[in-house]
Amino acid sequence: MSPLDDLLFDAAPTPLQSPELEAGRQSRGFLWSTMDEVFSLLNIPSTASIRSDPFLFQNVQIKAGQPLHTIGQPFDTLYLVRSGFLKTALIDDVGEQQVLSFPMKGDLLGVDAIGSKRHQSESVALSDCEIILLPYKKLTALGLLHEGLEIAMFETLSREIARRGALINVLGVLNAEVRVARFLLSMGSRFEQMGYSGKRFYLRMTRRHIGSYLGLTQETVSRVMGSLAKTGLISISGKMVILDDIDGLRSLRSVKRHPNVRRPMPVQLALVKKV
Amino acid sequence: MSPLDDLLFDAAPTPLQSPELEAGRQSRGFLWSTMDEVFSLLNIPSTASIRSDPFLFQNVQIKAGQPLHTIGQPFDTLYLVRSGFLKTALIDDVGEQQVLSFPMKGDLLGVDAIGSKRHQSESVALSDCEIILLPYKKLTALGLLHEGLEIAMFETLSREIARRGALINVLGVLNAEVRVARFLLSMGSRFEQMGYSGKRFYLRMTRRHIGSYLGLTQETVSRVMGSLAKTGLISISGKMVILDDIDGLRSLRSVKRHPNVRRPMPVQLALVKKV
DNA sequence: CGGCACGTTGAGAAAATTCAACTCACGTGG
DNA sequence: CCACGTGAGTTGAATTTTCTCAACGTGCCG
Repeated sequence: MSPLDDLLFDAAPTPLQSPELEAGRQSRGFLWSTMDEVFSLLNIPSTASIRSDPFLFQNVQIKAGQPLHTIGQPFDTLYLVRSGFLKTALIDDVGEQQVLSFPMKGDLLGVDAIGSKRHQSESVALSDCEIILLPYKKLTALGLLHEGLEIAMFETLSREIARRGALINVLGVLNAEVRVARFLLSMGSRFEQMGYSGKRFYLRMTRRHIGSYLGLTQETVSRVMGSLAKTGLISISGKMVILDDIDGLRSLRSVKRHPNVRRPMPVQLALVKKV
Repeated sequence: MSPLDDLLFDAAPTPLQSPELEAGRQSRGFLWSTMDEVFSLLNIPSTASIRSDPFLFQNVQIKAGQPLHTIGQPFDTLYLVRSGFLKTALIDDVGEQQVLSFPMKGDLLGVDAIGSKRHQSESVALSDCEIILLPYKKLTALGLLHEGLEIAMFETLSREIARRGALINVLGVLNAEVRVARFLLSMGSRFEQMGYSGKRFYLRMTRRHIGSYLGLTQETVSRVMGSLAKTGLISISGKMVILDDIDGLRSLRSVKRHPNVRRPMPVQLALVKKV
């Protein structure tokens, strides 16, 4: 991990404004996050009552390569990324890995364990990370107090469902070239959303991780990235990627398969307005 | 759709016990469901206050082939399957379909729209269905009143996330034979959980639907099912399937690919017990 | 310096798709 | 009542895509 990368991508989050918060963050030798900071990371509109809430969430710091949780581990807390990059993956009985996501700042981890009370996946840091611990019991209790939090949790889980649906679609219908192109585009827009360049960025994950995420081998990922570079759509140098022709990447399509099926008409359901 | 299928799979749900509920279900020419019935379908332990809650959720009935909602449609209600079979799917710009799930009794539909307020997928009935409408606003309001409902919603969404993760894994690492075998096994256990036979069941969906769900063509699905039948693991006659050797199906594995990677040790995070 | 993970590239093999043909069941309309 | 069209399912043959296996270069870290 070069100093450049750290400069570009692992810079500490914006310093907190008020001195008492900063003090709060470091009490007892640990870092802490206020409700307000958590709400801000989760993109929930804050309120006065939130900003004045004295409750603090504990942070942990993990080094690159360290797991945050493993498969089968009992679940009792969710994790919110404050800084850094991770991967989440399923591991099957023969040790084969299926990467499910590459979480970064603001992403919530461990959500697939709420239903079963055991983690269904593992999360591993790809760089040094700061993680906010959100005890699940505490969160549901808070959800009953703050409608905003309850709704934001529903929305976060729903978006994760939609994201996985989109990934299923990628794995189900796209060929290798389009999978890689879509992956690079999505990484670009995520970096852009975090305030970095969406055209030129540093991939934290290996080709093998990308391949696992996209249902391809590392060799195929390497070959496709090479061919995208040869056609001028991107430039690559190891993990550094430049998207030279974003529209070109977007316009890539798998070769047409079967003829379209006729879609049935949508039907207006009989709705009763008032109960 | 033969009379046999209807007998086996589309039988009306258990009649409600109390006459006033039955009366309530049919008021104003529509069918209605009590809070208690909704809780029961969602597998939430009921309470006295739930059982006495007079609130009723409207039902709709849709015929086989009819869509319940389409992609892009504004979201304001979730759907709970009371009876029948459906498919949910993404449709891309060239009309290609990606089946995401085959919901049946007790399954919640439309959850991928909560985050974006627009439906990300479409749901289409594969048989005549009874669907309970759950207005989202109403649900979040109720969630603030009943902790059980809030938690059950989180758990339902979480399980859907985990289910999609498992499907991503199937699409990412398994070959066609294992995909089909896993699919049949999962259909079997779902039928079993609903009280039907888990060994002998009728598939409502076409080979093309299965192929779309598994990221395969209908021809490949057909060939694999044929070969599973030839090796004696299953028997098929059109959409009727008998799982003759469940352990045999379970033991199928994709051919090994790359050597295992060494896993890092899980690390005990430094936790502060008391805030 | 050596070991090792990462990345790339080539050649051959395997898996799944594509295209095509054919059957079957079903419903519609003449 | 039958002809017809349509969607579903199956099967075969050729093609394409991706994987597998292998070799090799690079950079990093102990």
